[in-house]
Amino acid sequence: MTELLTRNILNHITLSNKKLENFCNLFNNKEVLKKHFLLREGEICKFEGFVTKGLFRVYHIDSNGFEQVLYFAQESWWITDIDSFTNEKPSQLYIQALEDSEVLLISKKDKEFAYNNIPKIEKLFRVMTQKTHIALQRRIIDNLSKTADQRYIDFIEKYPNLFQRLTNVQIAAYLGISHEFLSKIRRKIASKK
Amino acid sequence: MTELLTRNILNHITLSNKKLENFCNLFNNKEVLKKHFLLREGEICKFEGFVTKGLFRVYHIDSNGFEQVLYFAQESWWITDIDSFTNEKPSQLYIQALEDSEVLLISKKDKEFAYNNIPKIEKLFRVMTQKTHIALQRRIIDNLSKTADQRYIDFIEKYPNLFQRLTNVQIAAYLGISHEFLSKIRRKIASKK
DNA sequence: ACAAAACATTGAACTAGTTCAATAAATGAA
DNA sequence: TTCATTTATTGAACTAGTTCAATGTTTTGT
Repeated sequence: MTELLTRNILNHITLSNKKLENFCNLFNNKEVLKKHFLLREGEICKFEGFVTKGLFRVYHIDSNGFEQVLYFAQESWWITDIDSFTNEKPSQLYIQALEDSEVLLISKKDKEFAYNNIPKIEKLFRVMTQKTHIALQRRIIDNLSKTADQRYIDFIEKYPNLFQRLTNVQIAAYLGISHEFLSKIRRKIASKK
Repeated sequence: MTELLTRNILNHITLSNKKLENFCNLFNNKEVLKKHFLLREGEICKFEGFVTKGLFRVYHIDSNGFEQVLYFAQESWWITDIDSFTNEKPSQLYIQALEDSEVLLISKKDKEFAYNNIPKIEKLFRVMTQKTHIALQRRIIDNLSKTADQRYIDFIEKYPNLFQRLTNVQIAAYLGISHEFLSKIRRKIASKK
C-alpha cells in the first residue's frame, strides 16, 4: 500500500529501510469517492497527503464565484493546503476528488515527530518544497508571458495523461480562461492540422 | 554588517549565538551598483543572497523580448535563482540592482556545509521556502482571478514602500500589463478620489 | 433503459488590455 | 547648464479573451 510512497521518497533522498518504514507507518490510508471533498474552504487543513490512486483538483473560488484550479494531483503527487496546514488557519481552498481516489494522510503532529526523529525527513520536505517552488515560478512567468493558446499546448505536452483524464472545464480553470474560449482554441488548433 | 541577517534568521528559527555567528561568517558582502547585474540569463547562479541595502529586480525576458518581473527584493529579502542554484543549470533569469545595493552572499558549498553541520539551518530554509511557496500560490490565484486594476491596488497596499521606490514600468512588468495600460489605470483611480 | 445533469461547441456582442505613435516631464551624465 | 535618456501620459485602432444564450452530445444515477 505504501509502495508508491516509498518509491517517491527514495526519488528525493536516501533513507535506510527501517527509517523508511517508520516514516511510512505514520500515514493512514483514506478512500475519497468521486466528487467528495478532502478539504473545504474555511476548514483547517489537518493533513498532508500522498495520492496513491485517482485524481484530485485543488482549487479556489473567487469573490465572483469563479473557480481557479491551483493544481491537479494524480498518483504520486502530494496534496495539502500548505498555508492552512502550516499556520493552522482556515483554508481558502477546496480539495476534491475527480475520480474515485485513495490517499495516504499524515497529521501535523506525526510530521513534526518525523522531523524531530528522522533528520532526513526535514531534507525530504525541503527538497520537495523547493521543486514545487521552481514549478510555481515557472507557472507565474508562463501566465504572464504566454498566450492562452500556447499555455494550452504546453499543458497537453507536459501532462498528456492528465489531459486525457480531465474535462475542458477543469483545464480551462487551470489555464485561467473561460471554457468557451478553450473550445475555440481547440477548434483553431484542430483546423490547423 | 550581518545584523539584519541575524534578525531575519531569528524571525524564523531559534539558534544559539555561536551557531548564528558561525553561519553568518559563511557570507561575503558584495556591493552592486545601480543597473549592474548579480546574475544574467545563461549563467549558473552560484549564490544565495540576502539584501542588506538597496533594491533588486528578478526578471525574465520572454521570446518576444518582454520583461516579466518575478519579484523585487529590498532590504531583508533573499535573492537567488533557486532552480539554477539547486540544479546547477543555466539560469533563465536576470537579477539587477535598481539602486546602489549591498548583498550578503553564500556559496552552494558553504550552504551545504551549514546544512550538514547546523541542522537548524535545514529547518530555516525549509520554513522560508514554505513561506515563499505560500506567497507564490497566492500570486497565481490573484493573477488568474483579479483584474489588473485590483492587482495594482493590492500591490500598493501590500508593498507601499516598494511602490514609492519603483517606476511604473517596473510595476507594470510585475503585474503583467503594459506600462501604458498601468498609466490609464492610475488615471482612472485618481479621478475617482 | 430513461431522465436529468454535466459537458462541449458555436456565434454575436462586448470589455480588458495591447500596440503604436506622439508629446511632455523628470532624471542623469558630462 | 545642457543634451540625451528614461519615464509618464494620452488617444486611436486593434486583439485576446469574456459573456450570454442557444443547441447538441455525453455521462450519470436509478
